[in-house]
Amino acid sequence: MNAVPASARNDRTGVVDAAMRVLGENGLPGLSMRRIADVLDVQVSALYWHFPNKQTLLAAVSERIVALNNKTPDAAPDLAAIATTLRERLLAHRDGAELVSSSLALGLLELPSRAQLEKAALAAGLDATSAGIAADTIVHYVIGFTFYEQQRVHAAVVGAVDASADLTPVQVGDRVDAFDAGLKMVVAGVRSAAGAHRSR
Amino acid sequence: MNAVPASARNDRTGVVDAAMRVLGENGLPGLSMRRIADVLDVQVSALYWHFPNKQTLLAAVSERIVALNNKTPDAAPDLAAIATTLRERLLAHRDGAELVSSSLALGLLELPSRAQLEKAALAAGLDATSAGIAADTIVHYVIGFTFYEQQRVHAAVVGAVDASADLTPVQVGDRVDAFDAGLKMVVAGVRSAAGAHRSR
DNA sequence: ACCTGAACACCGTTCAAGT
DNA sequence: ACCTGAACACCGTTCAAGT
Repeated sequence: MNAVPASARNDRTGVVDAAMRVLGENGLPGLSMRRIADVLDVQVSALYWHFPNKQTLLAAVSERIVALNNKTPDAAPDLAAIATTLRERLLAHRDGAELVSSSLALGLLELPSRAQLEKAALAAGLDATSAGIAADTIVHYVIGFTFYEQQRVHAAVVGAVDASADLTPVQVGDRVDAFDAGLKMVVAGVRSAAGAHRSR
Repeated sequence: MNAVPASARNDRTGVVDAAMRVLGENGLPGLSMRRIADVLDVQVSALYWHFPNKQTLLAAVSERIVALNNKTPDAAPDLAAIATTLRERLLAHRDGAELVSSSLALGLLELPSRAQLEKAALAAGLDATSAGIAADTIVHYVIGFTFYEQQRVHAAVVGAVDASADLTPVQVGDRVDAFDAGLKMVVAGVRSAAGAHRSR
């Protein structure tokens, strides 16, 4: 939690850097404007020069979490692969799913994966309307599953302290299996919508 | 916001009543322990005799939201009908989906609809493991879609004040259509899992 | 362009003490 | 059994003023 030299002044990127660090160390409940300011060795009010409010700052953090580091410029990306990649991005950051879920719901975040999913659905033979719905459906599944999972893991850790619950409540492999099995169902359902009428 | 007579003392039911009222009037962001105490004409600390903390109180509120008022004791409840009923319960209360989503993730809430879905999935021919996964998948879809929808509606109302955005951004009918279309995909996918191997 | 300092109006939670 | 009163350690946001 030691601060960075106050020599140079900050920009939006630096503020988001600090926020990501606070998120990693304290989780979403501990991600306060004051703690971000502390990391930057700056007054809280200084943050409001860079962002109009906390939600906007969190949206910038979310954007970084879901950003596509396009090493492979999508070589035949099927629906399941896109969904799995999104899930991995969310799992890579503490409380990532909750953060992204709220930014998304507030309309402050565009999900690159959603556009990919829509494109893949079109390629699979869905009409335009259905492709959009299919993309949203898969996104809801991935975020919902991962949010639930990330919270449960945290709850299990906390709960294991005061109640001596079973120490290995869920094995990682089991969770991956459950995610894949559910995803398989959703993707099968999306595929079954191919070749429908193109009614408005 | 006028208070109730302090003559009789309160019980958990009364506290949840007050919380539901605050939720309806102020939404989840305005649902504070202090406001609940105000409605009951009581000090904040009094609430902690009834509930150990805020999350537990919110779980009790969530429980009431998703409670099944079993008028029809489930006459042939198919997957889509159960999902639609859950969605309607969530929509019936301000920020209902967000509230239930968080109580669920924290492991403080058992969803009656989930048990119904699991049973219906078994009846549809899924094995035990797949039926559980199918139930979770549908729950994630319903909560994810409804959460997003409830937040967007609120954001649209707020946004329409300062920005003169299109006043009817989404018609209710369109949203119902989108929910049903996505649900149809998910249910079709679940059905396609019937008759799978019964591996461990 | 970027930050300080101070204030405002809130939070959840604890705890001794009352009846 | 149920509540008061007071405190503790926090919050997000605003705003005049500095450099």
